[in-house]
Formats: sequence, structure tokens, C-alpha cells
Amino acid sequence: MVTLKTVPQYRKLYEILRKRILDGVYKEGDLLPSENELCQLYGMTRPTVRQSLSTLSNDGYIRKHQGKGSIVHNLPKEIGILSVSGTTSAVGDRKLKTTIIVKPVLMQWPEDFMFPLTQLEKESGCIYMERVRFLEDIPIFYDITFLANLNLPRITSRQFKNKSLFQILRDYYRIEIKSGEQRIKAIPANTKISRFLRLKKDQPVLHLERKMETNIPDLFLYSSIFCNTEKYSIFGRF
Amino acid sequence: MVTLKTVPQYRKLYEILRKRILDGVYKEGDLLPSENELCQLYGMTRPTVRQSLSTLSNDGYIRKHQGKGSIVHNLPKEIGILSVSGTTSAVGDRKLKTTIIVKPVLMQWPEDFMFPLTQLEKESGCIYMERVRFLEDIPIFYDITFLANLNLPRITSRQFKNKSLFQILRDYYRIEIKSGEQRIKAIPANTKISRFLRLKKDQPVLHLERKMETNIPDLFLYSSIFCNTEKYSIFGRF
DNA sequence: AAAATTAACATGTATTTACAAGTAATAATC
DNA sequence: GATTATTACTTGTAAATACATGTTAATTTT
Repeated sequence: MVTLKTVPQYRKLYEILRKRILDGVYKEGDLLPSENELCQLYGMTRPTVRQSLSTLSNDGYIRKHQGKGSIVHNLPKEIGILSVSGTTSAVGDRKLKTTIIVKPVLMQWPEDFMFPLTQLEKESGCIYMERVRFLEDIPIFYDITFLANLNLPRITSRQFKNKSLFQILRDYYRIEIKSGEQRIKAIPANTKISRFLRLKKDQPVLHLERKMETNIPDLFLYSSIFCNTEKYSIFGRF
Repeated sequence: MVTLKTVPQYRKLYEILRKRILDGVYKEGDLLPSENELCQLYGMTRPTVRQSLSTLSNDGYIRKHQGKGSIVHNLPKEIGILSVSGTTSAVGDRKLKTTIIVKPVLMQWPEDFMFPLTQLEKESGCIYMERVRFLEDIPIFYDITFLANLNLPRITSRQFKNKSLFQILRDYYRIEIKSGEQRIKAIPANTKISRFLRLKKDQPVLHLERKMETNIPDLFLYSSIFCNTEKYSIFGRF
């Protein structure tokens, strides 16, 4: 059953304010309307308004200062795959062009997988794919993705060309990435990586191993990402 | 004037629960007492308890599930300098031994500094220091730290040997790190870096450029960190 | 004119109350 | 016995209210 969940009020205000910040209506350093003003404007009570502002603050869009107000924070201008802020994926994602190296296939999990797996995951096998993502025609990310095969009909036959994986999961399966953890290393590029990222062998490459939680219990998205950080850095907030 | 700020109730409960999780009283996967039970146990109301749990959730210690309860999340076992969770600095920090390479000195900001500086920062000059941090006698971090010289009396004469910089800032100047942003790259070790981190020249090294905000307006802490990720990865949450 | 006080307004903390919605175990029904 | 409904318990959302505390600007005093 598809239950159309009602969007809570604080989420609505969050989306409104977030959009205005991203659209530049409220610019960096600007003071947002005060909590009481927002209450009046949108017909909510202060706790509700505060929940919106608290979420915006957690996601890095504003900073709150007691006595002063909520100030729009400077936003990351660089590619930010480290943060999954709010409901959307990272900044700059739309500029990324994706090439499929290995189309989604159903296979067994590799032995010595980078993260421990549950019995359920092991039994259901995994969907595997490899992609290279370009920013302005420079290969930046070489992604190897693993996903447990739990209730994902027809996923291996989907067109991944222009849509992002996150988008497909959300649109067709109502799967949202909620949070994640990652390990980061600097490693020398091996032959394979150097070929995909157009680097010399043994050149330093960023290696991210990520495990992402979804809104589906026991469904995790794993990826091993090799980054060319020659020209672009990876940006993150904390 | 030094005003002894009263610790809010929700913060107290946060610290209590956080300690129990870190001490293993509540283990990974365990269910925390329900919100109503916590209300009774600590004589608080539900919104207050919920604020504690919400902060714990934001900091990655628990996951909340509607209808089920709050579940202790798996904790990072590796070194995690990426997150400044709550009031304390990263996990494993206490195991880090620090060696001072350049004692704190007052100097001019370098030209072409890694982050843009305000006029106030430029005028006040910067406090500079270099440190190498060891984990089990292996050099892991080579830290270069920059700090604007704003109301920090006698900082250049403090003993940084065993106390962390964060601790000194908090204890003597009541400065807390609130949040930050960073750029991450993989670079080849130059001669200097390879010497401090005991690596071969041109071996891949993680380079973090960080800007941290404090509770003092206009006071930021900058650091350029080179990491040896041969043995240990850098851990992060998002 | 300069300094100290005050007032207005901002966010922070906390209580009380109510109902909605997800989860899981139990009871009732087929 | 298997399915369905009920029930109790969980967290989620929201309102109304009160007072504390930090910030700023206007006012008053010196």
C-alpha cells in the first residue's frame, strides 16, 4: 500500500526557507525573519518554527545566534559528496556526467567485503555496478556500488545513464538515503583506477568506503569510491 | 566577567546517556529506555528528554525508530577526526600523543592563505604552530594550525605538550568549536611531510584543509592536516 | 560628549497537554 | 492453525505558555 504521507508543517517551512536560501533570496550573511515573525507569516507556533530552523541549522544552511537571530551560512561551492544534506543529494551533482562501466548485475557478495554483512544480506545476494563520473569532462569519481537484493524488482534493467542511482531508488522504490558512515584513505592508483581516472599509475587517489542507511530497515547501500583530487577537492561539513 | 553558565537539563541527560554508550552500559543494538521512562527516571518532561535524544541522534550515537524506540548505533572504532560530536572532540583523541614541532608563535598570516580572511583577522595577525600526533608510536597527523590573535593572552607561552589545543582553548579561554568545513585531497608526500610521517617521498597522503567556527564571533581556527592513512583510515559520519 | 542604564527584541530552556502514527504482542475470529 | 482485529506502547507532531539569557539600540545620567 502506498500511503501518501502528510508532510509535517515544520518540514514545509524547512523546504520553503531552504529553497529561498538556495535561490539566493536570502543571501549569505543575511538575517532570516525572527522566529516570532515566521510564526505570524506561516501561522505556526514557535516550537514548530524552531524545529524547522533547528533542522536548517543541522544541515548547515543557517547559524543561530542567541539574541541576534538566524544567519544564512556560506554554502559549499565545491563538489560536496561528503554530505547528504536534508532531502537532496550533494551540491553540484547535476553537473556530473555519468558513464556506466559495469551495468547493474546480480551476483554474490565478494569475500572479505569492506563492511560486515548481515545474514539476510548475504543470502539475498548483491546488485553490483561500476560507474565513472565526470565533471567538465574530467573523470573525478570511479564508483563501485553494492546493494543488497531486497525487494528491488527490475533494478538490473533500469536505465542508469542520466538519472542518478539515488534518484532511481527514490522514484521507483521509495528508498531514501538517511545517513551513512565512511572511511577515507589516500592510496596510489593501480592500473585499473589510473585508466578510468586518466591518471598516472601510483598517483595519489582518494579512496572512500561508504555504508549508507536507507529508510528501509536492513537495506544498506555500499560504495567504494576512488576520487581524482588533482583539480577538485572533496568538500565536507561537520 | 566569568559567568558560570548553568548546564541545561537536556545537556545533562545527553552527557549521561552518551557516557553510558561509550562505557558499554548500553551496547550496540540495545534499546534505550523509552522517552516516558527517561522522564520518570530523571524528572524531566518529554520535550526535554526528546531534545537530549535528538542531539544524541544527530551526533550519531543512536537511531530513533517510530514505534520501536531509540537504538544504540554502532560506533566508529577507527580514528575519527572528521566529526566534532557534541562537546568533546573525536573518538580516540586521548590515545593520541602529541609532539610539538613549532611552538605557538605570533606571526603574519601567509599570503595566499587557504581560506579567505576578514580584515579583522588580517590586522590582528595569527598564532602559528606545528604538531605531529602519534597513535601507538606511529605518526598519523602532521598538523599546521592557524588562529587569529583575538583576545588570547599568554597563549604562546602555554604548555601544549599533553593537553590538546581544543582543551586549552576551552579551559583557559572558554572557546568551543561549534562546527567547521573542510576540503580533502590526496597528495604525494613532499620531503618535509615524509620526514614527519616517516613515509617515503611521493607516497600518498591525505590532506585536509579545515576551517572551524567557535562560539566567539569572528574567531576561527584553521588547520592544514597531513594524514598517514597507511594503517588507519579516517572515519566520518554524514 | 561619554558612559551607564534601560527597554525592546532575539533565541534558549522548560512545562503541560493533546493527538497522530508506527510497532509488536495479544486476543478474537474464521 | 492461520488470519484478522485489538490493544498497549513506542516515537512524531503540534499548540499554548512562561521565564531565562544574549544583543542591540535608545535613553538617561554623569
